[in-house]
Amino acid sequence: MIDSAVRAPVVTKQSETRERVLDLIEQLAVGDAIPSERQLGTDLGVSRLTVRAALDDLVREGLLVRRRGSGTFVSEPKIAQELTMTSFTEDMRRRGMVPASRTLGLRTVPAGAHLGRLLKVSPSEPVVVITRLRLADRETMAIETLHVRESLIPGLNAGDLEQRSFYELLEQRYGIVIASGIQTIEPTVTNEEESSALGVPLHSPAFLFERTTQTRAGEIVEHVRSIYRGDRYRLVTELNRREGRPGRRFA
Amino acid sequence: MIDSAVRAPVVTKQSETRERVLDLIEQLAVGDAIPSERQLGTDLGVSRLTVRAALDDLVREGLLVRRRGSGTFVSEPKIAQELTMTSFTEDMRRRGMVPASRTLGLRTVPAGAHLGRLLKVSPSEPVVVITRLRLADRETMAIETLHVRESLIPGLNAGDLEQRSFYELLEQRYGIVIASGIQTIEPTVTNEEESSALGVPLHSPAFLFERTTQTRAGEIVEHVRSIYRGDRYRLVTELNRREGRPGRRFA
DNA sequence: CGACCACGGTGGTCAATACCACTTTTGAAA
DNA sequence: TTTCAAAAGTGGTATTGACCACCGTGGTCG
Repeated sequence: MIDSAVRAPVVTKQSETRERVLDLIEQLAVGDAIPSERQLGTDLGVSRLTVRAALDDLVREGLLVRRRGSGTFVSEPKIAQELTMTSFTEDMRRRGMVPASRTLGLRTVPAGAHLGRLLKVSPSEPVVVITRLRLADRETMAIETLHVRESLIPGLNAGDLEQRSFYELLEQRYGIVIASGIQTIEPTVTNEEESSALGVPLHSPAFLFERTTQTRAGEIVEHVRSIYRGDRYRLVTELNRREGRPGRRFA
Repeated sequence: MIDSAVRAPVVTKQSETRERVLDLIEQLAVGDAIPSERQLGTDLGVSRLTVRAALDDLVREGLLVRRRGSGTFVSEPKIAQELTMTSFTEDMRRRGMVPASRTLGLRTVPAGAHLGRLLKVSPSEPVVVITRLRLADRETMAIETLHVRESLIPGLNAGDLEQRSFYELLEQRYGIVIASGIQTIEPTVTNEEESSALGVPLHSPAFLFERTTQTRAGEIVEHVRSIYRGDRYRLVTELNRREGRPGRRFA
């Protein structure tokens, strides 16, 4: 069989269209209209449905708003950033702050029962525990405790973490790509250790984030426990009433 | 011109399809496959595109997962409920609990500087302040303090709030439809009043939700301040790494 | 001059069709 | 019986064509 150039379309027309529209948006001001769907289709040489699919994405992400009968417009920068951030670094940047990190400790211990269950490894499995102080604009923001199976990151040392993002490190040095995760958020108060590290009074209100992430294949990569200062960190979400469906049936 | 039944399609084929599939899902167990897109199209008498659009919705909401080349399957009940809930009642139901409400107080006071700013009214404007205890499965869950301009809800009394949802009341009696809102979440600890009302120890960790909602026209409707018990209420979010676009450009 | 209405353009929905990449199944060959 | 390659079925993408509801506007009529 001839290897006839039937390569996988790494870039689909849809994603291509998306990129083009993104470029377009960057040149426009908030409130400006983008070309009509039909026009875009003609300009970019794709069908209207493809354009719509691409725009659907951007609308869902809040970059555009559609007004039926009127047009599609560049929207107000979304106030509520998606809660599904990827990393501390990115999160802080989005909040307009300069992120930094200081590694407080790095040691290897057996997973133990609790952590073993979270990471889905045997309790005796060696696990690297990394404690980092997270800074934003040179002020303490959070304490983060990472737990990673040692066999995933052989040879990692504290210096590696100072500059690069941990996720970048995982990807570039170890070829581990985080695909998804689940995170729980609870209110808590700081204990003595956390208070002194963060420089806040004992029993200050704080967020407790617990995150477990995994690769696309479903392998658990890390478990992270973070304490965020309640006086500096705040979650903002936008609420949008779903129209229609005034209440789903439950059995 | 003849009034040829050109009525507005209040239910689109897509939403119709969505409902049918929801019915279908209810009869299946987690992990079961639903009929193929082509099959569904034939069965329901709609095109595959319509089926896909309906399934897109359900996949996005986490009820279904697609496996290319294999089929579409009923997914694990979504662990991460959307953070953008609309009301306490709905939120609790989604968590599988029975919501209830007890009105603790209802009085009218001048808005004052702070509240006036939040509601965008004059500081002397009369504002109704409603305090409610929110229950889930007959246990205290939260304290909620509503602030609404009195002129919006003339004649409202405490009894009105016991059965119906406040939002339903707004819609049905006053014709006010909430369209969007913005909410901030902070960690805090309960004060004496909150502790005794909720039945938790003084200075227990809690979530502080502050929500301001508005109509589609942008008119501020209400400002709500809620204290949620940290030991009973927890936020869970799902993190999904966006593939591609390894970082959007910022100007 | 003002009010009204028809028209063109826009997004919203839908159909029918086609091809691709991937997974599962199947059946023939070893 | 085992192995493995082809076939069948699935979701993923894309095109073309069509009609609808809605919005803004410009022209017309009073």
